[in-house]
Amino acid sequence: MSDKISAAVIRRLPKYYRYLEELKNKDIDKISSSQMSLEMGLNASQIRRDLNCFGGFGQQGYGYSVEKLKHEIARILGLDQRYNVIIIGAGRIGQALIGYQNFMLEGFNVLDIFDNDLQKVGTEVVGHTVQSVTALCDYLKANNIDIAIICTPKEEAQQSADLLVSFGIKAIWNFAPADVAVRKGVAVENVHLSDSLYVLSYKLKEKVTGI
Amino acid sequence: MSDKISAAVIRRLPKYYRYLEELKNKDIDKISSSQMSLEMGLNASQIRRDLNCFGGFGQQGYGYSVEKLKHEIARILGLDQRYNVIIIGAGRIGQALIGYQNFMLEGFNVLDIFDNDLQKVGTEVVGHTVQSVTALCDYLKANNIDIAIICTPKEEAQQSADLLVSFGIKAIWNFAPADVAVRKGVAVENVHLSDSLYVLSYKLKEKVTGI
DNA sequence: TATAATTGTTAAATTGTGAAACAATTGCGA
DNA sequence: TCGCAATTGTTTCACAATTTAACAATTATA
Repeated sequence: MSDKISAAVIRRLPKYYRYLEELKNKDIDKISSSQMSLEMGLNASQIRRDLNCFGGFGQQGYGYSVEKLKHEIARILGLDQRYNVIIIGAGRIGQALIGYQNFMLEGFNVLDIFDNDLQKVGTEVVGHTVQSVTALCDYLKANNIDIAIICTPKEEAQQSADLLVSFGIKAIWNFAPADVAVRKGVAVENVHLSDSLYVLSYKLKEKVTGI
Repeated sequence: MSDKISAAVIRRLPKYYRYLEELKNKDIDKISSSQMSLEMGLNASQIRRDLNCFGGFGQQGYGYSVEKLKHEIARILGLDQRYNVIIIGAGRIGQALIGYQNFMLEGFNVLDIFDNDLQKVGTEVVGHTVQSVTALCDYLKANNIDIAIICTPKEEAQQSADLLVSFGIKAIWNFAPADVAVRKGVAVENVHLSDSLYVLSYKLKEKVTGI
């Protein structure tokens, strides 16, 4: 069963999860792959195969229990537990993320925010006092942090990542517009907002000039 | 030449662009596909093939001119012009984006921000007065807006998109955690930050439990 | 119990990638 | 100027990954 799961499958799991949450909110408690296919715009076979990578969650002749499937996907994604999170970089993105209540609701506790700009250190941001990155080492020894979010300028992203990894951080969510590389054994997600904007720009041009 | 370019190629263009910008900052003005291959971790053949989708930008026996290639990719992505942008939703994400100077530098002029919460309308956000969405129709008639960024809660995302499209908007950058669907002829990029966070959570679990 | 529905699973088709090869072109040093 | 080395543009092939189709197995339900 546990052959390496492809990245494409993993990337679809959050979509399934979101969709199932919607269904749950609508008090629907049973769903078939063909119905999901219609509403999500994915192929029904693909959905069944994706889900089957992790085990047989459905019931032949019946479909999938919304509640059960949502629960299973949450477990697979690791959303059945809480995470302690810190933010590096108290710029606009960092400030936006520290105040984003949804993460908190979903099990990601954003605890503290750090910056290397002494002008920002000590100031208040959405109820959190900005701390100095020089205090990071001691902080990480004293607190059990699971995830660090990098919101620095791109020039500082890699060195921030190196620092965090050297202090034992195992997961990095990177918002700086530069890929950060880390050793095997550390998880990274590079967000790259500007890449997404560029692709939108391309698509717009494509639409306007006509395919 | 203009066979349909695959999405995989398009998604790599911003990465080439970023890399070329780095080279330019280092005052490097010539680059070969094999060198790019080493530093970007892509196959050299693939790089040459990708670039060749859009025309022959290199010079045999020499390589690619950094300046020229960067310029060409910018043109392909539509970054050789300026765009007028508005933001719908003055929550944390919306506020972060309106103040994000990088976009401005890259040709995306974020002009105004709208919200349907009357408590927010009229308040000041990073030098912009929050306007009411009820004023959107007149605003869009009076101003030539290229791109709208949706930063509303997920429940309002689709109706915001519908409204924008009905007023003639041709490109939507969606930050709400729900896919928005639009008619053919309108470009959409769904960002889905939480999806990315979930994938990070999955990767972390994978690392910790050991693959 | 028969039938319709639906999954789990296998097979086929499609797409994307990696690697090699090579002619064409150019830079550059002798 | 000439010839060699470098490098692209382009093709081909093989292979890996992904998607789609097909269908047997199973279950719900009337």
